[in-house]
Amino acid sequence: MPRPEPTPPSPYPMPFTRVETVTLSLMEARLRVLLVRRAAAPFAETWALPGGVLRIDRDASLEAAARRVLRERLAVDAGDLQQMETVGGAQRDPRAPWTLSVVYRALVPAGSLVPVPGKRVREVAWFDVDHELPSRPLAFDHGPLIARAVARLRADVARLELPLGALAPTFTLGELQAWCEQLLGRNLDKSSFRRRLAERDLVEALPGERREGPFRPAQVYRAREATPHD
Amino acid sequence: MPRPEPTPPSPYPMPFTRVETVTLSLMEARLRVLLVRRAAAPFAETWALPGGVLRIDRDASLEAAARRVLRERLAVDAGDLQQMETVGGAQRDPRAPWTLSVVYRALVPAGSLVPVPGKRVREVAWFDVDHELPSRPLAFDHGPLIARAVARLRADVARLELPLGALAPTFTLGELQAWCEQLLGRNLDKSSFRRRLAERDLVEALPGERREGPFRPAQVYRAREATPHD
DNA sequence: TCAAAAGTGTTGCTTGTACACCCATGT
DNA sequence: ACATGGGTGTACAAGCAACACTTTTGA
Repeated sequence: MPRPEPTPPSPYPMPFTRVETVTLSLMEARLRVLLVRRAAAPFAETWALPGGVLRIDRDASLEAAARRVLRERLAVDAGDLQQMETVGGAQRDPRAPWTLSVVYRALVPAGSLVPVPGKRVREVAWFDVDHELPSRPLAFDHGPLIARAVARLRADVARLELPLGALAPTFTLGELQAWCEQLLGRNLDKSSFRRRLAERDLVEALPGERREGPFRPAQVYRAREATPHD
Repeated sequence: MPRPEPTPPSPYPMPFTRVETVTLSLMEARLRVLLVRRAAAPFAETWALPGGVLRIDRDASLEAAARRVLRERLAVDAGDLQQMETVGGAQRDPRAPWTLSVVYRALVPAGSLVPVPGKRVREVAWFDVDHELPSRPLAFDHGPLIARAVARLRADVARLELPLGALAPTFTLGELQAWCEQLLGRNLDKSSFRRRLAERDLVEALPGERREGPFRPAQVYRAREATPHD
């Protein structure tokens, strides 16, 4: 009796369902977002977020769909992937009568990704979130989506809820602090920063040291996994 | 050339797309969630969140869809409505090969809603989130969805990001404090509470006063709209 | 005059910041 | 030795909680 495709549970048409990724990285001391220039209408030649159609035959979950989009279109494994919001409406995309987009924020380490144009993409580039984006028109409603993802990232870092997956697997505390300072756009106090890290058990020291120049080598740390509370 | 129904923009099947609402209210000093008892399979006779199918012909946006669901199924206007998260997967609902649910949190003032069973619903009732829910099996993956919505509400109130739409339009500070105390499950200090409210310009005094018993009447307040910053 | 709740001031703790100071290392 | 960044201790300020206190009302 059951058919290979189950009976649709409702007679109503379903929305065109997509996943968009706000891919951020800290490059050359600037927070940048990865955008693709569209090859075809609508919004041909306009910069847009990389995204893709949800494939219910291939994606086990929404997060898996976001990972697939990043892998297929950008050949990158997102270190930190977080769902931001979901938007939907009739006017969002002229290709469909109603379009729903689940928006994910992806953070990748600097240099982990060489942007290469793929299908339906003319060009791929990183844009300075603070200095290049505001003056640039973006496709669809992608401008506000980026703004909200950036604001949330900065709020997270200010609270020291650090998306540590976006860093190299090991790092020194100086590197971590510089990373936070560049994101927030202001300097942090070294002593306070380290005490707050210690209180929260966010990082743990590793045996090794690292030498960067003609001065004292730094302790190497890594992100601490789930807090064991032992 | 264009047909009434635009051409589907992709050949891929789209997910069964729904909106679920975690409707919370403070009743008899307890935080309660509104659940419906399902009349039909799957999960017949089991309690579930009220939800409905996204209707792209009638819903202008996802939030509008959530408002429609609340209006149609519960005859209530949500004072405060906030998107929580979106979940999706193949195993979530046996009726469809892949189901996506956008979850909203709705807060309604106590007594603003007389629960009446509707179509496909055998019964409607409020459940104490802390004492009744944990021992009760829920349909689908609705248990964790409620838990996350409740946790976020409590975190919001602890930070004094108050969903003031969930209260009566005017209130005294004593009522507001009692409301927060019942949500958080602990007592707050009156002086600190009022100073924090004042610093944030969350409320403003109205001309009237209110008498509740044989003692000093209280100043009446209302929620302050967008901060004018004048 | 008393009870009950409104409303306010004062003290002290907790948390984060600012700043100063040693430590280790290669040139 | 010294410049440079790693690492640590101490003093100060802001924000919040605990507590005490005064005020206003009807009974």
